[in-house]
Amino acid sequence: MLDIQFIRDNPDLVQEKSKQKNVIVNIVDLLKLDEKRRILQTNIEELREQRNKLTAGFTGKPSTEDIEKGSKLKAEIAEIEAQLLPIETDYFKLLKQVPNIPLDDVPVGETEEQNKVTKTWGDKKEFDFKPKTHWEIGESRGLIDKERAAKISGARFTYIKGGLVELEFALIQFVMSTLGDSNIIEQIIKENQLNLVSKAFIPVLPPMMMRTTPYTATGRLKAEEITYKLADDDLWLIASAEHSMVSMYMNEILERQDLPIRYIAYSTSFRREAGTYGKDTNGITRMHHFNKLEMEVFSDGSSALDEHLLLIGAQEYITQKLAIPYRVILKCTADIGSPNARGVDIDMWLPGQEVYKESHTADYMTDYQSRDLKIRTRAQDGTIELVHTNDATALALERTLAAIIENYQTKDGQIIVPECLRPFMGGKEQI
RNA sequence: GGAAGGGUGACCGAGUGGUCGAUGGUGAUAGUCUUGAAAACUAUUGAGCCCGCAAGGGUUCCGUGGGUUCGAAUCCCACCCCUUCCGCCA
Repeated sequence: MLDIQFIRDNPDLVQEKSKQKNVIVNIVDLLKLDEKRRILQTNIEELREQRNKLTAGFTGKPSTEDIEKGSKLKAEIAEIEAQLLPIETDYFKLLKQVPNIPLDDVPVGETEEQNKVTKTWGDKKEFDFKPKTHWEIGESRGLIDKERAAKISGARFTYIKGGLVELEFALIQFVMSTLGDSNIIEQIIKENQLNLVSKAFIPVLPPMMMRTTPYTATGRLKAEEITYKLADDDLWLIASAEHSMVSMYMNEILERQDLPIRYIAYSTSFRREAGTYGKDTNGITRMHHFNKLEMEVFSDGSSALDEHLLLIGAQEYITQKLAIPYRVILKCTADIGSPNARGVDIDMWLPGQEVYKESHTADYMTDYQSRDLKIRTRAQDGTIELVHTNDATALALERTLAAIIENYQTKDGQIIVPECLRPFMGGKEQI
């Protein structure tokens, strides 16, 4: 959530920026509730002070007169507390709806149409035959079986088989070894002219279910459209490793010398995909669960924007090693998430479909998530500050498989293994 | 899932109704002493919120949420987590 003090000081700005993000929230109402809340809170605290002073002197059973005084105070406190409760409920509900403020370079826009392509990389391969889609190749060669998956699980599920599985495991190892190498991190930092330490990413296998309280605090729980809930437990299936990664340090104070903390997490992501009927029904680019390598960084505010750019640099490095053409997109105010201050997508080129398809996202949240999660850091002078959080896709594995199939296909339906993956596949050159 | 024990500050650990936000120790920081270091000694050392320009004052927090009471770390209820044993299991 946003800092209430900041909202009090900049109500018009916050109202305007919320509108730019297509978020309907009434800042005037919020500030009225805030004022009511503070008046009642002050009242309660004054009464409590009286009560504390009254009981502080007692060593045994107090006089009847004092007990009466205490009873009266107790009743008064209870009455005001009862008034405060619904106001606080409404207040927090509204406050949590207020989105993060986008950075100045985020384009203002109402739909994804206003996203800006900032870079295009790679030469699209010229095929001397008509390139096929990944599902034509995958289904004809028995590497993808959605029909049987539909019988068992319904739409948007698949069996992935054979060489594609080898390819997926090779991708995992390739990414882990790349991001785990501080020399490569240093190279990416230099190429992007960033002012950062060249610390390697630590691999993590995070929990894939989490409770309502931490999930809500991430600002990412969207029960209707995205998140699956377990019926008999207070548990949700994570829609991204980001969600159980960013909440990892909830309620903690991190030592400044330990920052930045960089993680590369592998997990399955589960998504209901409600409201996407008819979209991406072919192939394996929109399944109810998919596997993903996700970067998560905790840093101080001064270096957080550079960390965001590092994560994008890492995405590009990996995609370039795979030699898949892509474009980089700076998302507009309406298309970045509510907790985001900035968001960048990378779209990989799919020659079988002749489209760029979203494969990566990089999200910079400033201190918006950490305020709710209470993730702080102690500066050298002892003052406590909120950390800044960054997350970004390292690789969405099934979408990358689709891109490899379509970009590396041969006329007879074979798939050439990208060179950077061969060391992880026993030198195999095609599948 | 069943039985028993337990969750207190960065860490260890006292505290079973009344100045307890919490004894003591460790660690950390500063100082004294020392050529320097160690040791010893002294002091400081949790977080959130509210009021205030500030100085400062107040309030809340002892796993979480309720309750009893004039007063709760301490009593009651529910839940969560940890440990051990049994059961089940990869």
